[in-house]
Amino acid sequence: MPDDRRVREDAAGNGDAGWNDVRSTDGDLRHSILRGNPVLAAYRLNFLANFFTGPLYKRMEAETGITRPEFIVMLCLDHRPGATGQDISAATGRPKNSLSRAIARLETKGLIARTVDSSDQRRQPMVLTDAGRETYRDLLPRVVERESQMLAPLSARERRDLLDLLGKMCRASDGWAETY
Amino acid sequence: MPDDRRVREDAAGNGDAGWNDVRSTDGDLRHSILRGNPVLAAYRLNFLANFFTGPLYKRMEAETGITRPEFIVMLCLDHRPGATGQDISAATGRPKNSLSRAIARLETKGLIARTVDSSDQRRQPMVLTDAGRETYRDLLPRVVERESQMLAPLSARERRDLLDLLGKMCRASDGWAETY
DNA sequence: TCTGTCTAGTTCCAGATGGAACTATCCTGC
DNA sequence: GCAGGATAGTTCCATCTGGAACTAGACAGA
Repeated sequence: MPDDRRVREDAAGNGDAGWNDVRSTDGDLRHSILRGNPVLAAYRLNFLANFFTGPLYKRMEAETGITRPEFIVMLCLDHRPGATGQDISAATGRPKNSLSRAIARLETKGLIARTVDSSDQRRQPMVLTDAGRETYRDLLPRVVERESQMLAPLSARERRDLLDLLGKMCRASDGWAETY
Repeated sequence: MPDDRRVREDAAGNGDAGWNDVRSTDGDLRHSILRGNPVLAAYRLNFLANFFTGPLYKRMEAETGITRPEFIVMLCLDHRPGATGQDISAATGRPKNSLSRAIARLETKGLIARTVDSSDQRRQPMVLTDAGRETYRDLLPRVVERESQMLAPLSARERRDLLDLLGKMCRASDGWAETY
């Protein structure tokens, strides 16, 4: 039973009650790796992000023509009208040239409006147009809906805890995100 | 103060003590969005995954020539010697053609050995070679190290809680990951 | 006010990506 | 044992990606 060689839940101080009785799905590599690998937190985090994000954006693009970087730009602009490409790049870690293309497409579609900052003509503050705001409002429910699918197994209390823990890690990200 | 329009921590039932006094970084879009957007859990999850994974694999590839999909294959094979491309694709959600290429590269590099399943000649069970195991053992510490940077702000107790919560969500992923 | 340096945004290009078509093998029912 | 359908893996190709070079504007110091 080669799988179990490396299960180190105990070594990681990880109780994780409930995993072990899923042993019936022993042939299932997915759950087996989720249960026992050397970087459990990182693996699970990436697993959730991938399985959440991948299908969501794939479907969004197929149905609405809005791509992932485009949606990210819209999210940022809804949150902070007048943000520049540079702001969004720094906030999200996406390279500025990818964003530049997404921004150009959004402008072509009439979903955002770009201006030139009169006090610094290099900067191009953007806002959502009315059409852009409407599109965003159409898109958002599907993302919210999917997030709640992902959170479904957690109680209200557990969701609060999760947000708290993730928040704590994000807040500290300045220390390790850039300087690696 | 356009930022604060959508801060709905309370609506989300999210206490998140400590965020609000970071208001000094008001100009910082990154933290501002992390604090208040309509899909807090999903956003934070993706934020961590991206900022964790991106730089890690970028550096790994630059320094060792091992790419992200290649590392994923090695992780799977270390966990379960004899896994096939199909197994890995199903477990990780990566498309099988990307994996096919990664597998071919790993074989060229002499890091894995492929056989043909005699009872089903379509299947190609793989194992890490000695060189592959050694490379994997060299690579792993850097990933573990980076994971602990990410987890640094959490106490031992909080890490256990986080693993538990993520585990719960992953375990339920069959319900929403594929069928979207 | 010129010069060197910095920054915002764009363009270029080599390489990666993933959907779809393809090949080879396996399995099921007739 | 053969036809139809499924499955593992590969190949093709249009598209995406992100590093690096580039353009244009800002700014500091001599």
